[in-house]
Amino acid sequence: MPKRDDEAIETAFPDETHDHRACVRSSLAAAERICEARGRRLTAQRRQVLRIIADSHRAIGAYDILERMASSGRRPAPITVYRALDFLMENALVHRLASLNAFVACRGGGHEHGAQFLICAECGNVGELASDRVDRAIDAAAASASFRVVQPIIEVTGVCGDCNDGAPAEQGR
Amino acid sequence: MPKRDDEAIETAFPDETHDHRACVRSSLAAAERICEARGRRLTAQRRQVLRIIADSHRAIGAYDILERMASSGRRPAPITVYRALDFLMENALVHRLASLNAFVACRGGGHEHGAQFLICAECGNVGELASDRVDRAIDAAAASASFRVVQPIIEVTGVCGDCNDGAPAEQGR
DNA sequence: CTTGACATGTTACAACATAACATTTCATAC
DNA sequence: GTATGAAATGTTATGTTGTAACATGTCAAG
Repeated sequence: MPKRDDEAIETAFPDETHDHRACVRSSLAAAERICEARGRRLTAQRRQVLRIIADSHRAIGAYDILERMASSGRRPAPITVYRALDFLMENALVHRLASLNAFVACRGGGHEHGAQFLICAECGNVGELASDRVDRAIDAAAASASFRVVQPIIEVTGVCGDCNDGAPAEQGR
Repeated sequence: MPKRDDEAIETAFPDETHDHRACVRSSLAAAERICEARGRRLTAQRRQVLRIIADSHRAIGAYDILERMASSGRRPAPITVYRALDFLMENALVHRLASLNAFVACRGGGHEHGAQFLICAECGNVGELASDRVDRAIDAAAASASFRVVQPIIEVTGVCGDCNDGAPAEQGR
């Protein structure tokens, strides 16, 4: 019996039809839960930043977050946004995409493990995977070069299923 | 008979003992060859930028390249460096590491294919791999999310063999 | 020796990110 | 309730990375 590659994909690309309200709620709920568990404070400001990021499945830049905060109250300094982002990243509530200098909400429930990101060049939506097979392939490749992995960054640009189907190219949810 | 994973690793981590002079020469020679073949002009300025990048196996930032140019003649404007970098990247002579905002010389001979980068957090040296197994794992993961891959970015931070052996932590060659 | 494409120069600015220090907030111990 | 200390936020300034727009120079082909 052939050994099956256990593709442990926890989440994938956001689907056209998913209930996005629930999606945002669950991001915020997970944040509450994780901060509670770790004794960290999810302040109003941090929650606001997370909400803005989770509001779409696209990656959003720090200064765009800042603009959105400005339009619903007073305009914070850039450092304020970056501090909130640092906090959210420390607690694995958001991820930074190095190839875009931008941020997405974590869709994996605050796990520490690395993830792989699929970035649609058409609609801008970002999917998050956690493929064991990819992780193992990278570990093996690194090992063969006597390299000890600390943190792999995997960001795949391409075109998502919806956009491939002649579909949206509308900016994502 | 089990199908073997053919690890097609073309190059790996730069070795402590390798002949770096030859290494630089071969980068420049490859550049000459490729530009010749493609009818592109490897001007003095572009060659200088490539030489500066190939001078070490660490990633170097655009403004550091600029400083090195300044110290051997007059100081060009940033755009000049970025133009040279754009040219070199178009021709796969250098790679940009998104996680560092910095550039390394390509050690794979101007191939178009993607690559995986191993970035040592101790010595700063960068290794370049081309693992089919990694490529295939990513293709498979993407396919399972109905995602068509255009360009994967894989940048693995960690610790190289030399540094792991209680060795250098000297800044790399 | 012209001409046109490519390369470079010049100036200014946009976008992303952090340093350093002052002040406020909030849970806890008293 | 209030003192207290750690964590969070505010304020000001600056550092780092990257590009836009337009002018000028260079070089090979005709």
